[in-house]
Amino acid sequence: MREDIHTTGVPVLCASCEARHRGICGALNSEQLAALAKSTKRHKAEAGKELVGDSRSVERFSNVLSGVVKLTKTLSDGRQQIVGLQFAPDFLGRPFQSESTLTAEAATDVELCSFPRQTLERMMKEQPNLEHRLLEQKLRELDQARDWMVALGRKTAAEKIASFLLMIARNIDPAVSLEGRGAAFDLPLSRAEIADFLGLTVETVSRQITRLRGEKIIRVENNRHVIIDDMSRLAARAGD
Amino acid sequence: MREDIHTTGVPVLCASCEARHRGICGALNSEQLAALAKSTKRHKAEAGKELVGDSRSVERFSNVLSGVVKLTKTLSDGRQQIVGLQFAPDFLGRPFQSESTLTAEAATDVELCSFPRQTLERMMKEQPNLEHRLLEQKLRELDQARDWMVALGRKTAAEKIASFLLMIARNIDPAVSLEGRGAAFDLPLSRAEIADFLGLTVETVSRQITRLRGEKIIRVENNRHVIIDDMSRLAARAGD
DNA sequence: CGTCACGTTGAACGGGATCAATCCCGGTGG
DNA sequence: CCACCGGGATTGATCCCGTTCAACGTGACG
Repeated sequence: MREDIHTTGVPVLCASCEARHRGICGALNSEQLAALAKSTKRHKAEAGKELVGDSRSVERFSNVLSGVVKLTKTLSDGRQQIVGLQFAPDFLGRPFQSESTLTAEAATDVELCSFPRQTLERMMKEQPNLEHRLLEQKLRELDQARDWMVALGRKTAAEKIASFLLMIARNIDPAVSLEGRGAAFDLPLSRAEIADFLGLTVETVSRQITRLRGEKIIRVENNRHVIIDDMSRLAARAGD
Repeated sequence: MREDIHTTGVPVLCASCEARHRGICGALNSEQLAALAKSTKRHKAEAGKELVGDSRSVERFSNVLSGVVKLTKTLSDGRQQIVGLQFAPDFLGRPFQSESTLTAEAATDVELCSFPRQTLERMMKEQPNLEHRLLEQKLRELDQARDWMVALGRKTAAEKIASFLLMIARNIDPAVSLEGRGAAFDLPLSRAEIADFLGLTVETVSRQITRLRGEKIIRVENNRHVIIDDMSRLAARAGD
């Protein structure tokens, strides 16, 4: 399978990179990959590191290679809202706009592959396929954003938590969506971050998780590791 | 100004169409416009008409020429959330996906210019510029969606209403955003729809509007017509 | 050991929801 | 002309979910 992607001439950097088949780099042939790789830099950032600052100019875009990046918006008085989560091999950046309107921060330790904004925008003109991939990625982000708007506006705290756990489970282990079987994973977010994502307070998040634990729907180990014991009952609580 | 758009050979249908300079059709030359115009249909729909049904297949995309379209999502028990509003000359449709995951409905009387999904998707391959326009439109929608996530998750009822009024004012009369001067406009949504947009109840929406009226920040005539008397005080209440 | 960050638990409060009555206004028919 | 109707909007009274404030638990690290 995937014989359409020939690895001859592909930069070593890209050879085993997930962004090359599921991410935007899949739009490029080996020549173009090589050209892009010239100005490309792979690097790690540890949890908590700010990657893109609000209203600061953005000179580089990246692919997320591993870990989770959170996108947040902050009101003047400090209230915060997470408006998106990005998993590998998502593209991180807002093309055609030099100022960022949000903050991107490493939620877990992450690996990134970054390249200059200008390089990407130039390549998009030469290779429409690249712009196509980008469009598809942004359409997915839009779909997700709208799903969360429903959660934020209309779901109860209990439903928000259930939806959140399901969403994480599906992103960590795509098999979950197909089979109704259980799942286990590490939460990429702290309680405070979950609260910022769901428009709740830490206390409410904690109480709702305790509740699900009490009803034997999930188990929690070390605060971060979650095991879903009763997937269908959890899904029933998601509300939609 | 705008001598870059020559009108010779442009289909009559498109000659005075706003979508041709601010909308996606601006990406097309007169030949391509003519080709598209062949399978294009202009029509009106009155307020309340369902344009695109949830989980129904979508065979046509459109440009909004006038009026306002609301995009809604509904939970199984009937709770509803408006996840987007579209004004002229916005593009209406979700490319690369035949099933819609939301409902599009005329909020006011609207005029649309629609064309078959397949035609557009074919043209995008020939004319990358078209895909570029679409990307920009969808990026704008994404930015808006994220702004509203902050409102839904973190703003109080009073702040939500203030932000909503400002947002509508800016969309109806773009001059508002530049100058701080007052504005007057007709609300494109009923109280119930505003509630669905802001994640509130009708009663709360009504009370907050009454409050703003009491504080002489706005005036309201015939329930639908709003005059902003004190723009800066209104902006101060938006919260961000 | 103390400290500090993070999470949990408890008690009281309050903003917005809920339930219910009333108003307002355009339309329709006598 | 007025009487009646129906849908949307407003207003009031009460309730409840999630917040707020506060105390306490737990583990990592000096």
